Amino acid sequence: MPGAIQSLSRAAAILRLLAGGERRLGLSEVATGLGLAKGTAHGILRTLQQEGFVEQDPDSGKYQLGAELLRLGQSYLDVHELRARALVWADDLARAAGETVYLGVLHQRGVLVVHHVFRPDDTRQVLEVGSMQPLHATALGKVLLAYDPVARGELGDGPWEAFTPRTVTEPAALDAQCALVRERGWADAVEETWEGVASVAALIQDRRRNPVGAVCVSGAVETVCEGGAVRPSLVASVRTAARAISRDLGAHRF
Amino acid sequence: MPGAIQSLSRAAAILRLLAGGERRLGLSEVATGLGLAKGTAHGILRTLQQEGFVEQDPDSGKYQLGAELLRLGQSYLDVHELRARALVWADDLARAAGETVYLGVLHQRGVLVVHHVFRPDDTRQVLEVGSMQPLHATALGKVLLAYDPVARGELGDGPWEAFTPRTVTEPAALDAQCALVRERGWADAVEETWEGVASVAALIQDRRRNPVGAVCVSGAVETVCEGGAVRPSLVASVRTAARAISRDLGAHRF
DNA sequence: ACCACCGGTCGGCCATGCCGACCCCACCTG
DNA sequence: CAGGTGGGGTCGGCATGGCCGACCGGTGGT
Repeated sequence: MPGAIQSLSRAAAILRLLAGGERRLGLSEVATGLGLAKGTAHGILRTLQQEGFVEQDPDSGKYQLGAELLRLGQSYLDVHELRARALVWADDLARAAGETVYLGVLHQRGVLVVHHVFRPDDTRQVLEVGSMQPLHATALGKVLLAYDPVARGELGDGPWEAFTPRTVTEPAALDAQCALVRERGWADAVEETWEGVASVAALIQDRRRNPVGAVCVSGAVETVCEGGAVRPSLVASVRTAARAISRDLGAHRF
Repeated sequence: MPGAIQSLSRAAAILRLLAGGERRLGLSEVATGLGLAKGTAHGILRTLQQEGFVEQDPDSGKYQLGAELLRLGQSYLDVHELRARALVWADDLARAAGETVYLGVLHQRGVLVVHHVFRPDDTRQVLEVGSMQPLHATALGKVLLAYDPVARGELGDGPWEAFTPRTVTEPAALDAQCALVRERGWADAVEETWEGVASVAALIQDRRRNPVGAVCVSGAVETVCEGGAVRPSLVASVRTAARAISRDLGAHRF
C-alpha cells in the first residue's frame, strides 16, 4: 500500500490533538506538540479553519475544534446502517429492562457509542453518543474482544488501566474471560469501569456473521444484579435484542 | 491571506460530498463528482481511511464517513463553552415551557443545533443535535440574521426556498422582519418551516455583546400560540433564558 | 523601555503529491 | 466463453505545491 498524504495525516493529528486537550491550544503549542515548524502548522490550521473543522478564538488567537465536525459526525450517524436498524430494538430493550441501553462499535482501541437510550425514569442524564469506552473494562468491549480479532489485536498486551479494584488488567485473565464470553454468548462487567455500575452485552453480527457491534444494558448493581450475578432475565433480554438486530441486518441468511 | 492547502481542501470537499449523498459513494463517483483524477481521489480517500475519517465497505469497495468524525464531533461539543453554560438553563426552560428547546449557532448558511432538550412528555423524539436549520425560515435563524451581519451576508439575495405557504422568501420581507426582531428583542416563526409547528427564539451574546447563538422554544401551534400570536408568557421565558445564558457567558460586563 | 513570546507572513528550495496510463477483477452480454 | 465495460487500485515521472526557517508586528510581563 502506497504511503499516506503527509499534509492530511498532519491535519488529522492536529484535530486529534485539539480534541484531546480540554482547552484551546495556541499555534505554537500545536506546532511543538507535533514537532512541526510554525509556518507548517499555521498553513494547515488556516485551511482547516476555512473548511470549518477548526475555529479560532478572536481574542486569544487560540484554536479549537469547529462546528463542521459536529455536522459531519451527525451525517455519519444518519448513514450508519447498524444504528438505523437498532433504533427501535434498543428502545424496546430499554423499556423492558428499565435501564440504560448502549450500542457500540469497535473504533481504534475502544468502543465508540453510536446510540444511547436513556434509562426510562426522569433523572437527568447526559447523552454519551460519540464518546468512547475502554475495551477491557466494559461489557460492550469484552464482547467485541471475544469475537473480533481486530479488537484483541488493537488492545495489545497490557497490563491495562484499572478503573476500579475489579477491573481486569492482565492479558491472561482477560483472554480467559473472552473464552467464557464466547462459550456463554454474552459478556458482563460488574463494577469494572465505575463503582456501583454493572452491564450485560451481546454481539451483533452482519449478514456474513462478521461482528459489527454490540448492545448493552447498564445500570446500578442493585437493580442489574441479584446475588452477585447479573439477573438472568436481563441477559435474556439483551441476547434477544442482539439477535433481533442481527436478523434485521440480514444475519439470518446462512 | 495566503492560499489554502490543496489536498486538505479537497479532502474536506470529499467529506462533504460523502455527507451529502445519503448512500455510499464509489471511488469513481467521488473523483468525477469533484473533477479529480481517480488516482488523486484515491490517495486522499486512502489517507482519510487510515485516519478513520472514512470507512470502506469491504464488499462493494464504496466509501462512507468514518467513526472518527463522530468522536471529534462529540469533542467539539465537550469544549463548546456556550453549550456548557446553557445546558442547565435549557433544561429549566423546557420544563417551564413544556416544549422542545433548541440551542443553535451560525454555521455556514444555516443554524447548527448544538443542544436539544426533548419536550417533557413521553412521546418518542429524535435528537437533532448536529443537524442544520434554514436561516430564513426558523426563529433561531431569524434571530441570528437580525443581529449577526455575517449571517445576513451568508444568506445572499434570495428568493429562498419555501417550506410552507407562510415561509418568507423575499429579501425585502425578511429584512423587515429582522428589523422587527431587533425592535422587539425576539423572533418567531409560525408554520414557516413545518406545518403546525411554531417557535420563539432570542439572542445569546458573549462578554463583548457579540451574537454567539440563540435559544428557541418550539412546539405545536395549538400550544405555542394563542389567538394567532405566540403566547406572551413563552416569549418572556425564552428571553429570560437567553439573558441568563448571556450573563453566564460574561455579558454583564459593560 | 526592554525583552520574550505570541500569531502570522514570506520566499526559495525540493520533496511531495498530482496526474494519466495502466492493471486486475467482477460483472454483463451477446 | 470471449469480449466488453466499468469497478477499485497501482505506478512512475514531472512540476507544482507545500514545507521550512528567517523574519515581522503586536502584546503583556518585568
